[in-house]
Amino acid sequence: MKNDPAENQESIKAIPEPTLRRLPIYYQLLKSRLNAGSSEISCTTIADALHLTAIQVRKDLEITEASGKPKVGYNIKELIAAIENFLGWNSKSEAFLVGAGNLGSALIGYQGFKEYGLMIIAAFDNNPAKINTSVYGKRIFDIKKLSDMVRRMKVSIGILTVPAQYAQESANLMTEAGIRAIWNFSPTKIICRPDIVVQHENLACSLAVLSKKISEVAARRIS
Amino acid sequence: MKNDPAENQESIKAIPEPTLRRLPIYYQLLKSRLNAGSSEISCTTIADALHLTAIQVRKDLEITEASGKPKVGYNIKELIAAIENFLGWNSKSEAFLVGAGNLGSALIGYQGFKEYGLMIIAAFDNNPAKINTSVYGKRIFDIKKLSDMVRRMKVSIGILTVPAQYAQESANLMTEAGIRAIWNFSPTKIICRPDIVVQHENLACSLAVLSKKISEVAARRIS
DNA sequence: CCTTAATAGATAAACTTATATCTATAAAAT
DNA sequence: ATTTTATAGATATAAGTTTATCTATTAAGG
Repeated sequence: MKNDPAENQESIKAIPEPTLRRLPIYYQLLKSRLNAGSSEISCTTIADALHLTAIQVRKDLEITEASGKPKVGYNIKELIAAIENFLGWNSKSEAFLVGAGNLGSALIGYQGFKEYGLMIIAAFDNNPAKINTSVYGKRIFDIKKLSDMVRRMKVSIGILTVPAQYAQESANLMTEAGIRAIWNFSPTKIICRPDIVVQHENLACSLAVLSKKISEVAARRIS
Repeated sequence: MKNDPAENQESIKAIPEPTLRRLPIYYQLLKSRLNAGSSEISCTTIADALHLTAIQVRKDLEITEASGKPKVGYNIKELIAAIENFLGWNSKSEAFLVGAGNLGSALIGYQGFKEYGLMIIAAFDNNPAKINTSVYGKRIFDIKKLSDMVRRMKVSIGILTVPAQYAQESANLMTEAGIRAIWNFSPTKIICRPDIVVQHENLACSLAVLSKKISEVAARRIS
């Protein structure tokens, strides 16, 4: 059951997350090389630029089903298209954002997302001072309207940027309304039904890793 | 050399990153339970709240050297202090931020960091329209002044929130000035000397993971 | 036509992380 | 005071994932 290559129950061969996380890095490099006038690139070149090994790069790119030519490498445009296709970045996705605070507003204004096919089309908040105002051209609605609008506009992605104490209830509101995936930037874990995709983006967690790295390096300097 | 427990070269027994990333989650939960009036908490309770196993929670908390009592659990205040101490969050760290765009401004205004001992004391930009203005009470300086100020104020942490094409040169500027750790929010990888701590916080990478999860779930629904 | 260099595919090794088991301890209940 | 029970603490096992190695193949260049 383990080594059986014909596990046709899903045929989706779990993609390693580290690979997934490297793809956007390749993507960014490819775009920059394309702008610089290149048309082909080899694994070796990519690996050198990113301080990785050529083998790893090749294995990562393998899963996008992109095909390169021996002695030449990959066609950059094709490779970009393969990554976009693999990640689903070639089709547009619409998202609602809940919690129009500092971080929420920044995400609304962040131009980078549309490059990846993600469009934040509206925001929601419970603060009367913010309701019916606009941030970077996006209207902020009363959180009470979320449910209706999710249903009407069939939005399936929710971005959560509320304080910790409101995170779980906001997530519940979203999923009950029909949101299928939550990108959670609040500093707490949220628990959702198993069919809901939840991606945690907790700055405190990253800061913990950074803090520890710093103190380790500091300790090494002393010794 | 591998199984030798007496590898006294560093004695720092590498902390698993997943453990490190869970600590802030525990931390947040503990603070909320403390506010709710509790004074003790057991691994089982923590595990139930966060949908983890008690064994894993206990093992995670072990590395902070916190100590609990059988039949009762951990003293919440002590556990909070142990986590803070372990992560170095009980001492203040000062940071400079480079790139006062949307995301940069949001991070400047984000109140959460000071809870973890991180203080953004100034920001830098190359845009004349922004230089010498203030964001959430923090002055924005000319990027040309970065080097001097890092040296004078002995700031060792830099937060990088510039567009991809400026990321590497900004990082170079930082490290040459004496910055020891970079928290990189730009959508590209930066390459630094081995003694520099770099923590990548690439939203595109996270979005890739989210996108793939969504398409996998979508595929599962069809079948 | 032959050599070179790069990709493709398959297999093997290493590492990390998670889980389970066992013992000791301390508080609560009888 | 003794028994019970739940939890921490420590060690060992297992699982899973990632990375590396090896061989074959293909296209370009001399």
